[in-house]
Parts: sequence; C-alpha cells; structure tokens
Amino acid sequence: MSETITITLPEGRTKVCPIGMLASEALTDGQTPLNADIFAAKINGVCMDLDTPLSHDASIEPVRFSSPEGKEIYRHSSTHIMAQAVKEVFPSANLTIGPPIEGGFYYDFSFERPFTPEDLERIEQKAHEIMQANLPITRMEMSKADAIQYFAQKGETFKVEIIQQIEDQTVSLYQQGEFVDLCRGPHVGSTGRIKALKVQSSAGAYWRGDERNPMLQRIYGTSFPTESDLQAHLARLEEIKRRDHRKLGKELDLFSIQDETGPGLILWHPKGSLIRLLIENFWREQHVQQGYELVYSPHVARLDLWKTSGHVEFYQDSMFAPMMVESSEYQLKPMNCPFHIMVYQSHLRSYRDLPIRYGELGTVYRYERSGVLHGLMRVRGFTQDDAHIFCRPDQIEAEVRKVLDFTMFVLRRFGFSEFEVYLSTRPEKSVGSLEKWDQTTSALEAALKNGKFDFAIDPGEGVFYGPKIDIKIRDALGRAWQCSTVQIDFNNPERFGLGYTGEDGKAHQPIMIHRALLGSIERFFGILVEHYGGAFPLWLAPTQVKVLPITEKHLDYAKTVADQLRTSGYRVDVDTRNEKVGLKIREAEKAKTPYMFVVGDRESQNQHVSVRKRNGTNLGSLSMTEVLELIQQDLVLKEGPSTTLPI
RNA sequence: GCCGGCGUAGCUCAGUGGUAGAGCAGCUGAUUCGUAAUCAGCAGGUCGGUGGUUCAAUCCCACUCGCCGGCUCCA
Repeated sequence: MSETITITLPEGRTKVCPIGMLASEALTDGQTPLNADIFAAKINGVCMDLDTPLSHDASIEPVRFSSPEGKEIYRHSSTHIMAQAVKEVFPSANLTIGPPIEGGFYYDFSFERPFTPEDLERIEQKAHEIMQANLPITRMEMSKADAIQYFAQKGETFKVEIIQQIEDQTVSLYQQGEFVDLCRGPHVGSTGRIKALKVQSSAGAYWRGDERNPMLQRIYGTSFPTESDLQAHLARLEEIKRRDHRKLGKELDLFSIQDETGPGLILWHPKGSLIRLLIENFWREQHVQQGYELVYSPHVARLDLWKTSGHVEFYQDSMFAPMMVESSEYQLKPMNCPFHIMVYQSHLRSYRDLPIRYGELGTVYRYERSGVLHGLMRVRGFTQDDAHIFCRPDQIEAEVRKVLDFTMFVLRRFGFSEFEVYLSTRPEKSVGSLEKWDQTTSALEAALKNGKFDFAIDPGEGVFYGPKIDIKIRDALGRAWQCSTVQIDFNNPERFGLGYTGEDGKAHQPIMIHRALLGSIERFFGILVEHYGGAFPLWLAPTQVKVLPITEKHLDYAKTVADQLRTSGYRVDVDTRNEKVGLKIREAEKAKTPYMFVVGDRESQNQHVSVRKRNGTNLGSLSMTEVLELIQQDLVLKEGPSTTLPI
C-alpha cells in the first residue's frame, strides 16, 4: 500500500494526499480555512463527518446547507444541542429519538410532565449557551454490548431499546461536552457551527408513533446558518398563519363549521358557495369537453353494495355506522365508485364502447376521529371530483396520459405551476396477479415518460388493488399538497364481475381507473384560499368590482356603471352607504375585491370611472370602454404552456 | 381516540369567589366627504353545557361538547 491516496474533487480535479488526511483538509487547499457553509463531506457518495480521515482513493464533495443533506445534518446536530440543553435543565428527562424534519427538527423525551412555554425558553437559552461554548462534536464507535451497558447505566432505557434493534455489531455515538447520544451521524464539527436556533413548541407524541405506547414529550425547533435566515423562516410561518383558510374563511365570510351542525361538516356561506360554483362549473364544462359523461348517485345505499366492493371489509373504520331502513341496512356512502360500477353494469358493454368515463362531483361521508379534523382540509363530509374510467387493458396508457394532461391543464388554471409526480408500485399486501401489476405499472410508466413528466418512484406505496400516480402541487408559499391521484384497479371489476364483449365475441374484464384532479372540493378550496391569501383571481372573486360613489349624489351614476358591468357579465356591488370614500376603500380592500371604481363629480360628468386595484395601485380615470377592455384582459388567465387540450 | 392548551357580545380580546368590560360590527341621528377607519348616542352576554363545592361560581372541582397544536391516518 502506498503512502498517498488520490482524491477526486467535485469539478473532476484530483489531488494526491497523504493517507489519513481529513476530509475537511481535502476540501480546502490546505491554507485557506474551510468555507463556513460546508458542514460535512460526501465521500464516495456517502455523507461523512468533516474530520473523517481518508484512507483510500475516493471522490469527495462538500455538503452545504443549501442541499437537502446539508440541512439534515445541520438540523440533526441542532437537535442534539437542544437535547443536551434539555438534559442539562431537566436531568430526569430521558432521550428517545430526535430527527431532522422539513423546516427544522424535533426531539422526543420521556419526561414526567409536559414542557411549559417557560421550560422551552430555558431550554432555548441553554441551547444558545451550548452553541456559544463551541464544544467539539466527536464520533466514537462502541460494540453493541458496551453501548447497551453504557446507556443502561445512565438510565436511558429507550436508547437501550433502540440499540437492541440495530443489526450491526458496532454502533456509533456522538459526544459534545458531557452529552453523549447514540447516532449514526454525520454531524457538524462543533456546537458553535450552529449559528441560529429556535425552540418552537412542544406536543405529546407516542413512542414509535403507536398510541399503545407511552406518550412522550416532543419539542420542535428549527435552525439556520444565519440569524437573518432564521428570521425569514419565522416570518414565513407568520405568513402561513395569516393565510390560514380557517381565519380567512371567517374574515371573508366564505364558510363556517358550527358546533350545532357537527364537527367536520361544512356550511358554505354565499360567497364561498359562489366560488365553489365557479370551480364546479369550470370542472363540469371541461369534463364534458374531455369526453366524460357526468352522473349523479345517491348519498346512501344498501350496505350489501359495500360488502361487494370490499369497503365493509377493508374500510369499515372510516365509515359511519349503517342505519336500518325497513329491516335492511343502509350505508352513508364513503366512496362513489360502486355507483359508477352499477351504472356501467346497467347495460351489456362492447369493446367498442370503451373507454367509458363517468365523472361526478360526489359528496362522500367518512368517519374521521375527532382529533384529526382540520378546517376544510380534513372533514367528515366532502365532495370528490371523482371519475372512473372503464377501459380495455390496451387503453390504459393512453387514458392515463389523457388524465395526466388534463390534470395539468386544470391545475394551471387554478394558478399552480409547480408539480411533483410520483409513481407508486405494488405494496406488500396486494391483490391480483404479478402479471397484471407489471402490465399496468409499465403502462403508467410509459404514460409518464411519453408525456415527458419528471417523476419519482415510490416503491411499495401503491394501493392494494393497483399501482397509482399521485401529483403534488406547490402553493405560493412553497408548500406541497397532494390533490390529484390516478389509480389502476383490477380488483373491483373482479368483485362486481364487470365485463364487456370483445372483438372475439367472448367476455372480457375491463380495467377501472379511479381518478381525482382536485381531490376534495373542500380541501382544494382551502388550499386555494391559502395559495391566494384570500385574494382570488378575477374569475373566482365573489365580487369582481365594487363601485364606490363619493357622496350620495353620485349614487345614480354609480348604479348606471354597475348596470353596464352586469350587462357585460361581471359580478358588481355598489357601496350605497353614506360613508366617506376612504372607509369604503378600506372595506373593499379588506374584502379583497379585485377592482374598486370610485365615482364622483369628475367621473359622472365625462362618463368615466376612477380605477383602483386591490393591491393599492391607482390606474386613474378611464372611460367605460377602456375599463371593460381592461378587466376583460384580466379575465384571460395566466396559464402554463398548454392552454388548450386535444379532445 | 390519546397528550397539552383554550372556550366571556356577531368578530377580536380584557377581567374578577359577591351574577361582567373595551374596540370593531349592528341600530338611531348628525356629517355630503376624492383613494385603507367622520362624529355622537343607543342596544347587545343564562361568561360552551351539565353536575358539584360554597352563604355566594363566569372564576374552584368533576364530567361533557367543541376548537387549537401535535401523535396516527389520509383526500
């Protein structure tokens, strides 16, 4: 073995180093200090500590905060600092696990009582002291047996349990000051490398997420390389709070959920209903154009229907209890699919009829445990923008492709432009032959590839009855929401004995594709409210224009203006109150009305309106012709590349 | 469902073991006004519900309903 090794750096540069050189040294030219933004080294593709000695030829690249791995390492070290702080402030707290998560980290402790806000302040202060002390963070390895003994003697029983489940015979520990934690690593070099850390909140959480296990006390926190990054992050959290659809729903009078009605059940107020109507009209119109046939189905049906579909067997926990009607049992519907299947079955079908696409805005009811309900996002009664496509196996790819293009078109119309696409493959528990799984999964994959979709594979995340494609959208605040789903189902056609007559005159079984574009109308509406912060685009705004007369003597002219706008198809209100225009503007702004037309002496004389937009810009005085053209242009939606779809 | 927090006027929120206040909204009147709040007056509440402790409960206790933050699950 030679005394030197060859290190390959990111740009393909190589350098010859002595054996044992540290990763951090290899990443610098040996003189300038290591870049402050580098927190670990990726050696042959694996993230390692910066003080890892290099013993073989290797490729090496720096890991920065800007990368997902960098954030994970940075936050993982942060959570260790927080854990150390907790142990110093509350020595009787026991360690369990503390991973980085999106946007921060948490650490779960076993402790005799919940942490109070005052506790969290003390913990944060202690964490800051630990950061300032800049303690070196060092890695050591121990045999499993030694590690078990070590943590057992410290009374850290949860750590012992974790170690016992590790398969390797050696485990790694990380130490900073007096604090030692079991950890795979890697970590930043010292506690001082964490510059800005905030302890955010605490909540109960079960050991290993199982409610039969003891309740632990979880503390959430976050950290950033600079104080200003942290402040920006906290400002974003404030913005998320400001845009909360529950808050805006109340302020803008869109919907309510009332005690008397029942939790998880939505009352749509007139303004929210109008927006919903506009969404649904658009949806129906587009579906008809895309070759869907729209159907309606009842809200209850014989329980037997759901025995056939398998819902009683697999889904009962999420269903409302059945009710007895004239000595037979009926069930409030948790899904629309059996109904669409019954429509399919109402005739004999030929291969020539396929594909058949049934769409429905079908309201379903599901029992959700009280603790999980959340505004419009998680409710007990919601409307799926559901459709079921019955097709021949050879039509799957084309149908799925059509659905994907359609989905993109619809989501873009609602102002979303960033998407993440996932293909989920066969889970462990599944029905149907491997052949069917392979065939349909590759059809989905082909549809994605031919459509030039960037996608990731989620292995084993498919539904038990078939593979699926999920699409997540990113909203204006960068949050990902899963709305759209396309699922292949060969189970229900089997259960219901669906068939069609093939070219060969023989009976064949169709494949079903379940698909939803928006998911749930309620949830999608909630996402839209937050995405737009309540400031809906012109085509969705409940009131598009508010005409604001300056005094009562301009009322007649204001009404003439409003009539002209209404004739052109706009939703207009006149603020007829005897109030100052400043007040009227303020309230129209708060209601997030897209356009305010101020009319006074000057406007009524020359048949103009003075145009103000809700963002505060004043477009000055315009004639009615000019203003109608202006808002007409605003109605033409900002869309992505595909504005029209082939039918 | 579980852990923690919360529930006072339509809304946002003060407050106390001796049955309650503010601002906004509402109503009435005055003001006739030029791009984010004109002024004055009036009215408004079995303090989430039930039970208990107490001479006395909105306040303390128990139960219950709901909401919020999590856990879990999902659209």
